Amino acid sequence: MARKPKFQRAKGMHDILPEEQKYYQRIYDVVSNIADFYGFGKIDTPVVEEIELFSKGIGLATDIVKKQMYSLRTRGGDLLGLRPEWTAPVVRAYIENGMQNLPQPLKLWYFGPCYRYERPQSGRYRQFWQFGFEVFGEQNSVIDAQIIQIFYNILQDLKLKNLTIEVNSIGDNNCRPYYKKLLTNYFRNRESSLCVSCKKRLKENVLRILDCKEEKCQPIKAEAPQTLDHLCDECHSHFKEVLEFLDEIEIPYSLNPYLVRGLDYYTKTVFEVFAEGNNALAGGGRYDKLVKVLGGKETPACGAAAGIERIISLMKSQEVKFPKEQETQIFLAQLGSLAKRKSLKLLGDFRKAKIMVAESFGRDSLKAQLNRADKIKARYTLILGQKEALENVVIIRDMSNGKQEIVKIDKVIGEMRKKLKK
RNA sequence: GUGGCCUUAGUGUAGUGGUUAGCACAAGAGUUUGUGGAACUCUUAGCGGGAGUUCGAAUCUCCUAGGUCACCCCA
Repeated sequence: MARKPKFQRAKGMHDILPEEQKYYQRIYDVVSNIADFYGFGKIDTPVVEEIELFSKGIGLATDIVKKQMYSLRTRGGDLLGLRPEWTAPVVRAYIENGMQNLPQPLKLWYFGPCYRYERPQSGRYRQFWQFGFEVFGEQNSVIDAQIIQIFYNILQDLKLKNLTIEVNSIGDNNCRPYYKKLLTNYFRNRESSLCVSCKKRLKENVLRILDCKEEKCQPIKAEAPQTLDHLCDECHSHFKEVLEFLDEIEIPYSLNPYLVRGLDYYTKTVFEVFAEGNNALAGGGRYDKLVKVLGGKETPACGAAAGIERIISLMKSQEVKFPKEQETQIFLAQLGSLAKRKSLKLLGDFRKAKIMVAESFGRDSLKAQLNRADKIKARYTLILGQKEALENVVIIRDMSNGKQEIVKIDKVIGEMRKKLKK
């Protein structure tokens, strides 16, 4: 019957089909390995949080909060939002679970979906997966470098090529207000030459003018005071140390004085990782004020997140190879009802012996079953027909040359184990 | 939020006012009865949805929903 799909996926959402799962799994494996090595503990938080957590944490003026958040009111009247990113929820969990009282620095990592209501385009979905790392309670610059190193290592382990890392420092509460004032003055004097959106930015978030791509803004940007020239002593030496660490661990980076990032909570170090294309694969930085802003005690912190779909699309375009899961090498074919019963048992025995065996019990013709065995590229097919079932034997067919031998049914597991070792 | 392009079986496509809507791959069944990879046969399966123009719409118009790309923003 022809049936049109009544439902389709919601805009910007995608199914992750079996073919696609291996990419998520691969990334998960690499990320969790590195997390273990560096002593990060995994955390999951609910996909919904009080909406205020995000407006406070990410910043009221940001696009993410202003227009990209999925929000809902519960029957009880609570105003909740689907997480658009992980940092604020992780900070909330850090505070709420009293993790300040654990040995610091406290290191957490995560892997899961986020939601933003945006027009979908290349590398952008409304539900997208992120993994990330956050370190709490350590203000030393070595952490900033280590976070960058971790992301670089992960992407390298995934065999991605042409990675570039851009870093910058946007100062802290000591020097940023002054710098912002300086910048505002500078741009205000040249307001008439700025593009439309930059005129808006001038009022709302001056820093963002710096990463405007509009051509007419470029010459003005080029002359603008740079954040690096106006850092306070502390921020300056912190950033210098970060760069020294990066040199030491031989991470290729470039300074991007225009890198400011769209979330309000960053202080000092910010960085983004790129490969091909304009979309950042990962981004992050230090956020020394956020824990306090969200109600905890003053706690320095640093972290970053990466977009999993973007990584996957790069893995595909760079044709990255990765270890495949073990393919099933044995197929079990059966013929007749007695044989089918014995096959079911035999299959279970193979499972207990931890040997992968495929079957197609729904098919009754031997031909169709062998066809199936061929499709999955089985090395051996075990044939259990009516005659064999009565005699308690099994035919082992070598699929590469068609040679067959007969073994006792209770010897077949041992026999196959031997054969697979060859 | 703005703009461009796109939408025909599961997938990839042909078809520009009248066709039984064609092809390829995939899937399923079979080609004399218990043996795969080839070939052949058959089967399943489609004009995203709605309205309009017209004697007649996959084809023209509008709306809508998705996809895609760019801006914006971000992972």
